Amino acid sequence: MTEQPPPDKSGAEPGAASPAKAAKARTAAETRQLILETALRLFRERGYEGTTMRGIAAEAGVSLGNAYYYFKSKEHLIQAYYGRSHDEHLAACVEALESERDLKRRLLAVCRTKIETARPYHRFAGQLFKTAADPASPLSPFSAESMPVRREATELMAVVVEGSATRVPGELSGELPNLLWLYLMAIILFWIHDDSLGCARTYKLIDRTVEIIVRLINLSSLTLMRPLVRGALELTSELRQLSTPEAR
Amino acid sequence: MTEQPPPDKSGAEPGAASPAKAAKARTAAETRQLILETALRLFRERGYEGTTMRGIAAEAGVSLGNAYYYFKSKEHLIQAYYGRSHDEHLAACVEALESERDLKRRLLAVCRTKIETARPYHRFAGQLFKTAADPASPLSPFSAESMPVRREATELMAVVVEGSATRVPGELSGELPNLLWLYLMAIILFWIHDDSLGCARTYKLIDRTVEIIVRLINLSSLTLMRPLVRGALELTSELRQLSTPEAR
DNA sequence: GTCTATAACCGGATAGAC
DNA sequence: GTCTATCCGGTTATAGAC
Repeated sequence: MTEQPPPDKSGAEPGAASPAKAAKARTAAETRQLILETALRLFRERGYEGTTMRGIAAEAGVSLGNAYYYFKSKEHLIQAYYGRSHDEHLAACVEALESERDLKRRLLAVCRTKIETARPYHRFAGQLFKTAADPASPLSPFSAESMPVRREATELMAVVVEGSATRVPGELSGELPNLLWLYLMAIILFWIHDDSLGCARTYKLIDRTVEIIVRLINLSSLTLMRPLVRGALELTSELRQLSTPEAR
Repeated sequence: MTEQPPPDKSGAEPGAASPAKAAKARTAAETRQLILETALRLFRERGYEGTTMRGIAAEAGVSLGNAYYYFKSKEHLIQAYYGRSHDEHLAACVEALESERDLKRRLLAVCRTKIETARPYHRFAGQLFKTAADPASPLSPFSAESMPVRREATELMAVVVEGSATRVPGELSGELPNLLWLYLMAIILFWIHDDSLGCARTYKLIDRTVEIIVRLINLSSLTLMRPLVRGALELTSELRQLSTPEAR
């Protein structure tokens, strides 16, 4: 969700208790915020690799060590980006979801707004993906640390389906949001590699695949498709059961 | 970390039984090979990040500078891994492809052997993927530099299909190898994240999805499925046309 | 053309003083 | 909470030996 500054020990809400504060003083939350904003700006301007921790610190007017005091590593700055990106996405597609009942158009709106809101970070996202792709990294969308954002995003897909006029067969409806989230991840993966003008290819891909997905959902209640759907659903449940040998 | 004792300068190759060869002599190719083998071994033993260029040089008994003389960067060592990995895969599945006509079993064999041959490098592959995921990286499977390996792998999928007893509808047959290559990439992506015992989940995923894919191929000639297949194929061709604004 | 040795640069990360 | 000093490893540069 929105960036919550974790360590607030002073207990003083901004502007609440102390008007007597010296002009130059900064609360911890403010410093943290300052560093984060600076980092995100530099990421946009220079890309992920082009931005150094030293650069962030210098630009924000704090020391290198101080930056590391608030963010354990360069990667941890990215978690903040995740949260913000999701918030922006949510804000951008909530209107469409309130006014639209057609499943295809709902799904289209959600996918398109995701790409639109992420656009300023296109280059950054490419390099970012580099570290996010490492399964061991807490930044992996599949990691335990990413669970909160992931749950929210999946929940959004549930809203897309449930708020639509389409009736989804019972056996499929439980799994569908997860599958749609996975689909959106795939779209993002494509987008990251998309250097076409205005990301035209990604939009084309979205238009076409949403079409196909909705058609498949409609076909899924057909007897002919039963074994196929059944097989796919069994797979997802089996994969969940074959879970990791030792708990992390 | 323990300090590595300085490289042995005595000149005696350990266990060098070669009669004529001057003890210290080594051809350029041999040195290159030595460095590469050492690197791949250390990658296996310590992972990608856990292996330092200094460590490779020390273990191979050459200087750091020499290692950089043969491999422009740490990443360039990876290209060598790609090539070798594909060769091993080819060798491992050629037998099955010669003796088996059933499409499902052919595809199964190819996917399974891919995972099996890559297994010693599981951890390495995860970290490796980190740099390969960057679209700008020459190591990306979609990059121009990776084209040769990619073409070979796609060609392998063409063999899988063409050597099978299954008749694929003409409009689909041209695109199918590309789609199957993409499918294998997805499997690998899953495998990288798979920490289940013996990668059981990956094998389960392969079994199930190959089943589904083959069933879809068989269904694809049905009139009912026509618009769906047609739509998907139009998409791939459109994506190719909307190519990059400037040639690389 | 092959190779060694060494010093240096750069940037992520940490330690410990204030 | 904030700083300075330092470590560590990828990478580059250089100078010279065979």
